[in-house]
Amino acid sequence: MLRTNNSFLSFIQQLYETKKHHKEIHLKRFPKGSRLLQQGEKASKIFIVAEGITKCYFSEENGKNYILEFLGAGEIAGELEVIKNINCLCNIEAVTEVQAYVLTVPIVKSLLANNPLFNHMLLTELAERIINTSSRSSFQQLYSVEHALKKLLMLQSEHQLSISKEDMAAYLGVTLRSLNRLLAVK
Amino acid sequence: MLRTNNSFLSFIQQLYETKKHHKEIHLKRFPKGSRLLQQGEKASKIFIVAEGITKCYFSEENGKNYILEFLGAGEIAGELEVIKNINCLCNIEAVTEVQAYVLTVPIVKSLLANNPLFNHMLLTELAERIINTSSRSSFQQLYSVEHALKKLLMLQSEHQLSISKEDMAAYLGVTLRSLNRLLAVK
DNA sequence: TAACTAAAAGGACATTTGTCCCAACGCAAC
DNA sequence: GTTGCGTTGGGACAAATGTCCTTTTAGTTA
Repeated sequence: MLRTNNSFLSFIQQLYETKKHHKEIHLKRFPKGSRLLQQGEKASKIFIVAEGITKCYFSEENGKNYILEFLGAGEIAGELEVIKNINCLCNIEAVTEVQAYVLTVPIVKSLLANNPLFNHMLLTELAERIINTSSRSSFQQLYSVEHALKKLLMLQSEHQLSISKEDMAAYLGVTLRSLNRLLAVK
Repeated sequence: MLRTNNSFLSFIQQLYETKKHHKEIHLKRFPKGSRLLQQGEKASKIFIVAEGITKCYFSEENGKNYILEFLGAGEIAGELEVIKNINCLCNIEAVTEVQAYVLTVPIVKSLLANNPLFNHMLLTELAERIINTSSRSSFQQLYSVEHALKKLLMLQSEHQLSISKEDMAAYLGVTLRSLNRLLAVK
């Protein structure tokens, strides 16, 4: 649930420190609660988290939110939008204060076109995401919310990740009321 | 829901017809109902569908199934397993009679290592899958099954895809009983 | 201290969904 | 024919979940 990616992190750190790309890559601070990407809007930048935690979530038209995953150090956001040339699929929001590398679209396109290592890392990352997303999706559809909650609580303590009840409910895809009920009986 | 991929299809057709790789690539027929990949087992081959339709689904330990998507012409299966070096994530089963190109692991690894076009196509394909999987997952978690059913029926007629009630239920992540109830009132 | 606010907890009721059945139908094999 | 089997459809009841509200709690600010 809290994903990190050391290969990406060291890759981008090295790239950043060569100072060759100071116009295309910079490090920026995002206060807690601020948005890195806004669902539906044009993705004009790509982010790689350096420190802190963001949440990646859909806002549906009925006002409900669904959290896909929490992105920590080394995780990339906005790359799907560049590859497929679409507007932001979902929101990326800082859950804690966040430091992130901000890359321009051209530099990412150039990395995609010319850098085999970057391509390989990205392929691995996307594969990992598909595995996570699809197995969680299957699990949540086929097991009771109670099972999913147990798993969530385990993951949470494993990653020492403390999130609000509202976010927990949004991760499980249920209402806050249902979550409270389950926490009460357990 | 019924995914196809023309770039992959023509790519593999050309590769197959050069006859340089007759040991690593061959075309095989799969009768309706047979398995191309079996969840949990070693993925010793990679498939690209030439004709027909397969379903890609998880079998959970509680006996229930969840259908991720239907794969038609040009769709690839088993590539995640090669990239991440894991056992089969889910089952791939022929829904109709299927013709598929069967590739060995070494040829796929070599394509991954040496063929930029293949890499690019695969990156695009994985990006597309993440978009599909995650937006469907969000939709199904946050809207009523009734909404999801409407969408499914639309997609089905759009793709002229006729599937059993059981498969429809497995796609929606509900029981057959619930599906029947919804179909009755509508 | 008092007032305000956001997060957390839960009561009451309606609705949805699952579980466990059984019945009807179509189709193939004998 | 009739037997068997898989698919489809649905009744009855229990369990889970959503909706709408209210209360409690803790933390912040005036």
